[in-house]
Amino acid sequence: MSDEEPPPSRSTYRHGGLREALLEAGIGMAREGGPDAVVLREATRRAGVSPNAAYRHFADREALLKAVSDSCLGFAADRIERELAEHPPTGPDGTLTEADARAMLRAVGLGYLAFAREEPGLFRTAYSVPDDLSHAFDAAKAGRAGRTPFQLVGLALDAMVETGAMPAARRQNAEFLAWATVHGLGMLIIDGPLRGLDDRMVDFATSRLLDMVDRGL
Amino acid sequence: MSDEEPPPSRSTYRHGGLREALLEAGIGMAREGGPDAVVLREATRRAGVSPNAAYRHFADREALLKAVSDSCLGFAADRIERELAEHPPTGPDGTLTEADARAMLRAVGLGYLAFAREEPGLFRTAYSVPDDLSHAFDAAKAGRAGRTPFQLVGLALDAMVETGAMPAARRQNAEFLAWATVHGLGMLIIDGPLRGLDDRMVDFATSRLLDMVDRGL
DNA sequence: TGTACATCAGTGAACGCGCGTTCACTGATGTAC
DNA sequence: TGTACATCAGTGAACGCGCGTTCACTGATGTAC
Repeated sequence: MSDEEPPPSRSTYRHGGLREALLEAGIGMAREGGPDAVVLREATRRAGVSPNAAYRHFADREALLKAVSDSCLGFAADRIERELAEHPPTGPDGTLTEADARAMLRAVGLGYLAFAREEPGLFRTAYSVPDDLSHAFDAAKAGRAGRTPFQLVGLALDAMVETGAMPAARRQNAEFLAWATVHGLGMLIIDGPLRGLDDRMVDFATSRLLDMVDRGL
Repeated sequence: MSDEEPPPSRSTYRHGGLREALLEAGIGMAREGGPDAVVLREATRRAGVSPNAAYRHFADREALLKAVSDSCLGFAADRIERELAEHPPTGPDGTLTEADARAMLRAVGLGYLAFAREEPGLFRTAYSVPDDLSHAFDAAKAGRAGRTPFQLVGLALDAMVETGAMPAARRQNAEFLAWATVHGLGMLIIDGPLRGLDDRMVDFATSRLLDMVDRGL
């Protein structure tokens, strides 16, 4: 409720960064309550602006939600990158070993699931707006490093093939399999029947799930 | 829109089966538009009854949605049972072979994903009400054969262990892994970035995913 | 078998709510001359 | 450098909407005597 501050008392008539402020507010609401909590009027309230001002920057509520949703994918990418950064290549001259590739794929899964657990509202919002693969590489969905979650899975899988950790014949569309697996666990944990599980159990299930992917991919 | 019939013109003052009629109406709305489409007033309209009559049978809108959601899990169970029925035991005296066990597990996954594809609205509704494992066996969530989806995965996994298709050491909580995997693909296909995929591609991804589970579990 | 009565599933009208969105407007800003 | 003016980001007020829910009620049904 600390967001319920009095209107930020702009000194200027023009807000200056209203689009960003509304997006920021939308992200805050998504964080607190998922996609349904993203309310256009509330966003303008938080930005200290009249309700209709939003329409200068977003066509309608759906457009705001879409922008928030894309941002959420970017945050997921950031979380994955953080996990990846802990596993730099260990081969000679900074090349990748087979173990590195496996560690990368595992890091992608761990990062994705960490994001789901740490930011369930944002995670749910990321997938609340129907979308398709043709936008899987949109810059709006990328993290600070400029890569989308989908790209990151792909990179890890490429490394698996390059280092011989995975037969090349299985590479095609393997993103779907790896992605579906961790996505499913994420959903079951934050919203579904696996909600009640304590952290230890979730860690255990995560580890076992990533073992399964490693073995089965 | 064929549901928009004129009020069914009850002959009796008492409806007789209003609870069932409201549930049925709720399921219809869920089928058409997922959980958000389950609207209490609309349910009473479809049942040909005044809006507040619903409160004789459900505490509030949430209670209706919960009942609908449970029914959806029952439908999922039915779809899985249908798939399972096509793979009866082939061993001597109706015993299970290792191949049977693998076929069972595969059938569970296929049935689950078939349900997601055939009834996306019901599938989404099944997981729209936060729940936890302690209710995974509730009779309300069971199909006509009296078994819930969670129980069916468990049975298949038990068969895997009994026939030696899977090491017993990996049995514990293996439901989570198998479930998460197909659940994730289901979500990505109906709502997520895999929406655009044509049927052939989805079949292919499904098959590859089940291979992965079979190999990796 | 007939009657009195309690039960409780349904009615009809109304409510407050917050939402998304539209309207006609205002006035600060940056640009052209 | 000064002035006129177009632009367009913001204002203020209002709308219709359908929702969930509550109120005091009615009247068919089943049961006790």
